[in-house]
Amino acid sequence: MTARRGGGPTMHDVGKLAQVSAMTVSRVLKNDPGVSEATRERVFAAVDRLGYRRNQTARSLRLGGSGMIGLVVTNLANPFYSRLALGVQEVATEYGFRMLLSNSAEQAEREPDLIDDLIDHSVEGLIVVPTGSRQQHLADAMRHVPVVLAARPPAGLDTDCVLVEDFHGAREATAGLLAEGHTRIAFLGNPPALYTGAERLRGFWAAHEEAGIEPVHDLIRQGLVDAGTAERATRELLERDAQPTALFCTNNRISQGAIRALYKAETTLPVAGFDDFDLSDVLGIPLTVVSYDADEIGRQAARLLIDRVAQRDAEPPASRRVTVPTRVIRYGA
Amino acid sequence: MTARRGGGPTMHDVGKLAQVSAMTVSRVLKNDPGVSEATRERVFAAVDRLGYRRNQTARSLRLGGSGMIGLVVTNLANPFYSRLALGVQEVATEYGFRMLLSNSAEQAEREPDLIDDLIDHSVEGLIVVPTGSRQQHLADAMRHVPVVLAARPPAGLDTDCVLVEDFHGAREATAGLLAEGHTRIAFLGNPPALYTGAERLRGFWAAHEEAGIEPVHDLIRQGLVDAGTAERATRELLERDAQPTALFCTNNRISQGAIRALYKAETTLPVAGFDDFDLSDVLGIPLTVVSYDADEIGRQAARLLIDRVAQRDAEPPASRRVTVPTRVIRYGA
DNA sequence: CTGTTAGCGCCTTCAT
DNA sequence: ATGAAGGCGCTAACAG
Repeated sequence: MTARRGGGPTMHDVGKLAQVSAMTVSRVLKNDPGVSEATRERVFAAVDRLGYRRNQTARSLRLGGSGMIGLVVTNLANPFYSRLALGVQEVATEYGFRMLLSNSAEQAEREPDLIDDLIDHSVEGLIVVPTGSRQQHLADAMRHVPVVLAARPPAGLDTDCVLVEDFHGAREATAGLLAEGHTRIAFLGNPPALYTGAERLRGFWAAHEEAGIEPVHDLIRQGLVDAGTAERATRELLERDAQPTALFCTNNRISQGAIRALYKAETTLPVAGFDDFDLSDVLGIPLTVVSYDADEIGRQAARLLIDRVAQRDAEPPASRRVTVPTRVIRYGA
Repeated sequence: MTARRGGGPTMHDVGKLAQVSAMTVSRVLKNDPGVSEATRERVFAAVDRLGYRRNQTARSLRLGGSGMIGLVVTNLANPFYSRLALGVQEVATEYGFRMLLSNSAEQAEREPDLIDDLIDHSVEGLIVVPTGSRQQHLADAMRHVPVVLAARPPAGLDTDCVLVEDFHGAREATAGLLAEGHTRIAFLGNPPALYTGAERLRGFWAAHEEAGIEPVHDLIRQGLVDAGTAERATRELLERDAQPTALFCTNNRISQGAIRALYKAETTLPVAGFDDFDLSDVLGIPLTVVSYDADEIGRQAARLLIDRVAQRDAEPPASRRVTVPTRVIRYGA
């Protein structure tokens, strides 16, 4: 009962049963070569018989590392983040780390607390998708453990990050709409203070310049934060005299809001948007998505982080920036 | 640099600066009443100045509990599980616990290892969505820590679980189709060995009986595991001479596969399915979903678990079963 | 090849 | 109101 609470067997117990010292048990469990085959077997037998398991908490204390890395995301319910988490966990497991997950629930002000909390639990490194534009708390965190950023670059911080080809993807998708002859494309964007928001707008803009077409300023909406705000913004655009002939959305939730507005208005307009999503292929509307492998962002971030954790005692490497490629996919009519 | 690695300040350091013993620092940080206001302030000042943070690993070792609970799910990429995780985390945070997340990536055989791993890391309790039908490893786990099951009931285990109204939801949705006059409804189900698969079939069946209509055996498909298998099964049904006139799907991925098959076949058939999903409201097909609050499953499971953790030293409570209600929603034509 | 010593950082117990 | 001693379970460093 309540085994791990003072109950469970210790190395000492195992040693007693196997007639060796706790130290030898430790060596056996660590695969230390300097142990005779005979004792080795006796120890394993004792371990089995007692159902002994090494206490990782004690190990962490002794060794100074917990074998855990922390991941901080804003919203696990968004498939982008859950896939990212899967990627992180895949690589973490591969290298013998566990993942401690924290969700800031879109509240930027909670992020510093969550990070402190993870550090208190002796995570050996952190992967963070920064919520706001201030990153002072990340600088603080870096005094304790390595930090790698995902999806957004460091601002005044010297560390690694993994980014998506935001600019390139937005430019390519926009160029597709322009090539079809659209000259009045609405831009439905997340807050411009976010790196992704700014970059994707830049790509939208660049595609226009390259096509020699002036973007229509009146059709640019920024600061959309979820499907609801995107739906309202879209509806508002559709009610104007000078309507757009196509829409560009900067993320999956915005695309979904826009599509919902079109559906309710019983209108069809070509839509292009960042992030692929479930059923994008069966909507039956002209839809272009900028797709990329969110798992891969997590995997790469975990690799960069674990590398830094492993090099902990060496000179920290120069900060690296990895980019995950995007691919434009066209669905529908 | 690398603070928490032998670097960071300890209680001793704080004590030295505040001119008290480490013990007094411990008392202050614990809000122990027996400390004078003067020293209290000096200690806090020292804490601030050094940026001291209590080492949770050492605490865990000393206190015998890690303040963490483990959650084991099969597939974080499925919104059902990510929402469940959010619910767990919400309640865990509320009670001062952290959540350690493990993903078995649909590989039932990995589940025991993941669970052992979590127990080795001194989680104080576990929430598990059991993958397979064997639960022996859960019985083993229960010898160490309390375990609460989510979405599936215990099989030969004496513990709490949180379930969805599987039977009721399936019956109600099926009854809706029958009321519309359908007599040839296909059943597209996940493996019958899973509790949800069996219950939802039972509901499907019960609705038929109540309507005095014989289910068409030829139209029952079970063992579908993802959108791909569901799509193939649906296509196969559509190619038969005796086609169904409506479809019932037992989960979100199966619904999506079925919808994809219908789309590609350029056919429309009324679809009813368990689990709501993004954009279900804009597909423009007659769609009924059995919706429920997946977050709530996580919240309830976390409450049951934390209750057991808190009562650890008392007689364990009789096993409880909580049910989360379903709601049938109709979309589309 | 194996054992002893010491201590990671904290907190419970007992003393002052 | 505060401190000293001891130990949670484990392992690095040093014997032998």
